[in-house]
Amino acid sequence: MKFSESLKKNSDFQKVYRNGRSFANRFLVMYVLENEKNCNRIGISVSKKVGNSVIRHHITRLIRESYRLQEEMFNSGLDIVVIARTTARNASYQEIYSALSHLGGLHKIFKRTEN
RNA sequence: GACGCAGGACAGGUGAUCGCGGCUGCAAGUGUCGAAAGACCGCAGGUGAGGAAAGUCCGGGCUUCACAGGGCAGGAUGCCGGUUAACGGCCGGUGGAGGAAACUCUAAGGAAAGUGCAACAGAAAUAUACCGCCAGAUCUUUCUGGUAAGGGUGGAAUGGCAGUGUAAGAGACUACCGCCUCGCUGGUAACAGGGAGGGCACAUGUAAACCCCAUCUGAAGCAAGACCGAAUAAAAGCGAUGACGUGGCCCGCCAGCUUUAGGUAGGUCGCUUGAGACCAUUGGCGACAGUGGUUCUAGAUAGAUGAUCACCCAACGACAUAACCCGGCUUAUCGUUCUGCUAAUCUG
RNA sequence: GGAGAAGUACUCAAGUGGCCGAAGAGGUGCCCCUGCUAAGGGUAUAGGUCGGGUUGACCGGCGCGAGGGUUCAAAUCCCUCCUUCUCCG
Repeated sequence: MKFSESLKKNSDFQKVYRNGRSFANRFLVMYVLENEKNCNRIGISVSKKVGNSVIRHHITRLIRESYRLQEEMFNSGLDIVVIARTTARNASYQEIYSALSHLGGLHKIFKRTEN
C-alpha cells in the first residue's frame, strides 16, 4: 500500500486500545489514535470466535482490500485498528466496504472532498 | 435398468482490470538511509496451499541433552506369515460374527501360575441341601443321613441330550456332541482333517482388574538448535588526557579509550533435492521391492491466493489455509465421473 | 506451531465398577419471627426429558459433553470426536 504500513507489535495495539477513540457498527469496530508520523499504520484483528482459519483470512483480505481502495481519502498520521465482529462471518465485500467508509465518516478522518 | 457392494480420479474453468509473498533479470538516479558494501523505492518475466494442509492419535528423519555395560520399574503392542526407515499402518491367510450375495466387521495370547472382585436376589457364588425326592428313627412332627433329576433366585448353579441303572439319584455306566491329553496327515505358521485314550478333577465369569508370557521402548521437541550481536549493567587494562580530593605528587574516584566474557532487543541459518514426483519395465496373488529414463514443484515470520466484471455449466460452489519434513490413522466434505462385482426384491 | 488439563441439576461441586433411585452447599417456594424489610429459624420442592396415569401422588424408559465398545452391570475402564482453559518466545 502506498501510504500505509501495517501495525505489528502487540504493545502498539495495546496503546491504541488504551488511548484511542472507538466507533462501531454492525460488522466492524474501529479504534483510531494519532501518531507523530507521516504515514498511516493499520492493524486488523479477527478473533478466533469469528470462525476458522479460512474465514478469518478471508475477512482480513476483505478489510485490507476495502482500505486499499479508500486509502487516499484518509488523513495521514493515524494508527488505525479494525476489529471484525462475529456478524462479519457471512458479510460480502460490499457490506465490508460500506461499513469501513461509514466508520471513517464517524471518526471524521476523511480529507475534505471539496478540496 | 433401479437398488446394493468394492476400488479409483477431479475438487470449478476461461478472459480483462486492480492488488499481495518469494525468485530471476533489468534499470541506473535529480530520490531516501548509509563511511562503504548494500538496502528501499521503479520496470519486466516467471512462480505461489490440500485431499484432507484439520485433529495431533501413532511411527520415523533431524537437533539438543543424558549415557561404561546390563537389568528393574514404567509405557506400548498382542491369531499367523509377510511388507517397510519405522509403525498401533498396509497386504495375504486362519478362527469368529453379520448378510440372499457381492462383501463387511473383528484389542482374536494365557482364567489347569497366583491374587482380587462378583452389588441385589438366592439355601448356597466356589463353596453349599431352602423346597422337593428317597431311606431310617420317632414323642407323629420333628430329627439324622443320602440325593444336583425337578422348582425357585441370578448374568453365571456341578457339561448338554437320550438311555441303562437306582430306595431316590448321580459320568456311576453307554452312544452322540462338547472339553482335556497323546500320536498321525496336510500346511512355513495360525489352523484344518481324522484317530486313540481320559471319564469331567482344575470345577463359573472377569485380564479395555492386578498379573503371566512374547516383542518393542532414554528424554524433549524447529518456540529444537547453531552463528552474529546493539543498548544497559559488569570485569580487566591504559596514562605526556580532563575534572575533583589538593598548592604539588603517590593514590583514590568520576569521565574517556581499549579489551574481555555474557548472549537480551534484533538479525542470519536451520528452510526445503526428498525413504521426492511422473513414465516404462522386471519379480511378487498383493502390500512392496529392483532397474532405466524424465523432471525440480511455495518457503512466509503479525505471517502472501483476494476484489470487481463478462461468459460456460444444473450449481455464487462443499469441507477447509503449508509454518521443519515425510509414512499412516481418524474425523469433516457440495457434487461430478470411471472401473469391476452381486442377484434377495422391483421394473422392462 | 508445540505441550498439557478439565467437562456431573440454575451455580459451586462430591462421587475411582454394583446399596447411584447421583451426596452436600448456594439458589427457589411456603410458614414463623417483625409495624414493614433484611438477617435468623422451620419446612417443602420439580430436582432434566419422553411415555403411561385416577392429572395429587405414583410407575417406567433415557439422561454425568457426544457417539461407539468391554462387562451380568459403566459417571467410573478402553477408543474416536466436540467444547473450554492453562503453559512454552
